Amino acid sequence: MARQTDERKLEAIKKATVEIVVSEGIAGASVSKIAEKANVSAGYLYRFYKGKRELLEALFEERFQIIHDLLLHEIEQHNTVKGILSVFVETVYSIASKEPQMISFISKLLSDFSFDLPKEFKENVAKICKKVIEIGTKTKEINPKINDETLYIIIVGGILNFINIRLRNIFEKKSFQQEDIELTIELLLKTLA
Amino acid sequence: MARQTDERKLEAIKKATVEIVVSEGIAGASVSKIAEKANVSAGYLYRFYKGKRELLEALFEERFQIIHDLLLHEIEQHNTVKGILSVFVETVYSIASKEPQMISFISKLLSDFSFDLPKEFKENVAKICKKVIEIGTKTKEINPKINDETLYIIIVGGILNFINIRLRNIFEKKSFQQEDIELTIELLLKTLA
Amino acid sequence: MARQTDERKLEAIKKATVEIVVSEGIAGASVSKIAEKANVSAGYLYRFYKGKRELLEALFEERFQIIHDLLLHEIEQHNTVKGILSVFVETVYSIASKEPQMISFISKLLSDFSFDLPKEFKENVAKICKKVIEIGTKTKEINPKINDETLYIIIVGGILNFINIRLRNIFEKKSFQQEDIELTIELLLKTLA
Amino acid sequence: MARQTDERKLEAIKKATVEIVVSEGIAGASVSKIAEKANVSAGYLYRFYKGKRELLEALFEERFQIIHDLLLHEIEQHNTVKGILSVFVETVYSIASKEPQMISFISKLLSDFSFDLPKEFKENVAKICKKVIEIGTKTKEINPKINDETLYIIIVGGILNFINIRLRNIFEKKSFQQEDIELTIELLLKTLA
DNA sequence: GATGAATGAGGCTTCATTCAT
DNA sequence: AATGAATGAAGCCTCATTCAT
Repeated sequence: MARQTDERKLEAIKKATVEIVVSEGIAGASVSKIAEKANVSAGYLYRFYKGKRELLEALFEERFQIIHDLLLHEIEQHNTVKGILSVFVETVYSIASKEPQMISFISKLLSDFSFDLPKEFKENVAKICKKVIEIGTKTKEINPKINDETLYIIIVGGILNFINIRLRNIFEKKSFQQEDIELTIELLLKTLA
Repeated sequence: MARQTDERKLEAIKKATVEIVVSEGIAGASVSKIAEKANVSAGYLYRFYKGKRELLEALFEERFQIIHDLLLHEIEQHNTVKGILSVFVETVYSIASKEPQMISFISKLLSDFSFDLPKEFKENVAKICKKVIEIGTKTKEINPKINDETLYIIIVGGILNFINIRLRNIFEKKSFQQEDIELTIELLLKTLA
Repeated sequence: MARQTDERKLEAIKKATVEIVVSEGIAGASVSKIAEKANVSAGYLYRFYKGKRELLEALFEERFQIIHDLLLHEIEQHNTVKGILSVFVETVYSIASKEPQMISFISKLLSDFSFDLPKEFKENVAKICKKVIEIGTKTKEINPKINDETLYIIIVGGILNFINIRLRNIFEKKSFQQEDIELTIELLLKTLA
Repeated sequence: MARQTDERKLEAIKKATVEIVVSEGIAGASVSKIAEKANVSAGYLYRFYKGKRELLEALFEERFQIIHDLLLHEIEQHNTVKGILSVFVETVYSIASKEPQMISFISKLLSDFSFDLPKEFKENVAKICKKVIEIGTKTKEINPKINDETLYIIIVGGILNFINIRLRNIFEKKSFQQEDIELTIELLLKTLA
């Protein structure tokens, strides 16, 4: 009958949103800029989201969830913290290499207090942390002083922070190297020990 | 006399700006809200800054500089990394306790790519890092694999990140404790070792 | 067959339009709401009308015409103003009871100056009035001071006004009673006398 | 210090709003049209009203209140319904002559159900009606069959309706004459009797 | 024929900035 | 000097209308 919703259009909107937020900041990410970059009309976006805020929130949760799903997946595959972290860090770096904007996007929204995380999201995070602590306690890879909050800060926050500051170009630009990954894993493990 | 009044009003503007940015986000920080909180007129603000963007940029640099000055000061007073970090972390936590907004303000603006850091600022940062590495190499407190960029990430990024995530309320609220400080110092030293 | 389906759908569109205009106001009556309520697609509506405005105008004239046709019909059946008015008022009230929206719809659009009535419609109105005056003059039921305009105001305007104000809920809600009808007829006759 | 709010600007906005609503209908009264006609900037209007809806509602109540205040004033000055109505009708006609838009504006908004009258406004109306009925009962000018609602419909509704339909240009244009006033008073009194 | 995806003009509203006072 | 009235550009959003399917 009528034209089918082009799934690629929604993807284009999401991609454009991430790019604009990263390059222009949350305040600078206007609906019209996003629509223009996504090659759709300004009003089209409202088919999928009630408003700009909902777009950002939904996208933030969706993207952040990817990180958490990675962690959760590794937790089930490995029984050492080292094993979990190795694959996790590698994967996050690999995402950051392919889509450096994604990490930056997450960091920006995470810094912006006006986006309050939904409760179930917070509970999800707490669950992941507890599991890693459990494993780390068994294998003695994690210092008993480290609680779930600290663990979360060290792992997720640390990686986001690392990539984000790198992207901030305080130092000269260079792409992520294998040595970055190895160093990050080593440092994380050492910090947790 | 007139000068003193000006200074007092300028301080009020700065304070209000930090508070509004923290509570309402960068996008929510309007000139009129800031002016109202600072008890000055909206137009008065333009005596000191060309516009809202300049206000935020200048304030960000000024506040961030405080953190860097602290580090620089400690570097000159101590000749071990542990000594430097101990006083540094303590001081940052003490600032965060008295003015939790300040750290949050810095984090928010640091995340927002739309503010490009001035060159001299970047050079300043690099200088600090080189000095700490120098000391750490002498005292063998710092692993030779850690370069100046990594050091910066671990120290400044780590602390901001810690405080910021805490403020994000992913976990339950609680004020900063002496044990937080000690743990942070311990973890930082271990990470660098 | 196809024709019948078309007719049924057109009726559904008209019914939905009246209902939405009454419940949401002219400004709130969007094509998509109307189409949804009528169980047709938004685009389908354009098979019958050039646009939203034409739909409203055509529907208004059609519905208002019903009122006028009633009057015209009564004029031909009776030779006293009392006879005409009695059946007329009764019928309008009966319409208003079964479809309170219709009267309200007419009132709303009649109030809205942006719909200019077509010339032939105005002439039609004038013709009806002249006929009633003619009869009333013969039977001495109508005061000679009352011209055709005044008559129109008293009869049509009065009834619409009565029903409309009632629906406006300035006073407590109650459905139309037989006593309302009788009182209205009595008052109208007395006013004209 | 700063420029004083020009009270005339607010008046210009109100005047423009009435004019635009009358000439373009409620749906056609856009903020930009109003601002342009009032010779102020589009955003200026929001100094006085939270939004377009508030502007219309406030203006409607304010203008309608004038009508009610007139009635209330006459009630206190006279002790016959004829006395009250004579001055009342004269004044409303005089308003309608000077500002024909005002009556039309009130009628339009009164027809638009989406503007719900505030409770105190309704109570005010009820009070006025009760008083007139009281007087009319004493002087036997008002038929006992007429309750407060009917009275309201006849007096206020009747006058608004008369003027409004006249403005609708169903018949040829002509300004209001003294004979219109006298006829209206006569008809109203007869209707109530 | 009938749909509803997609558009984009135009509406509402905010707010950084200017400038008369 | 200091204000805050006033502007208008730009943002968000709605929705009448078109047209590929």
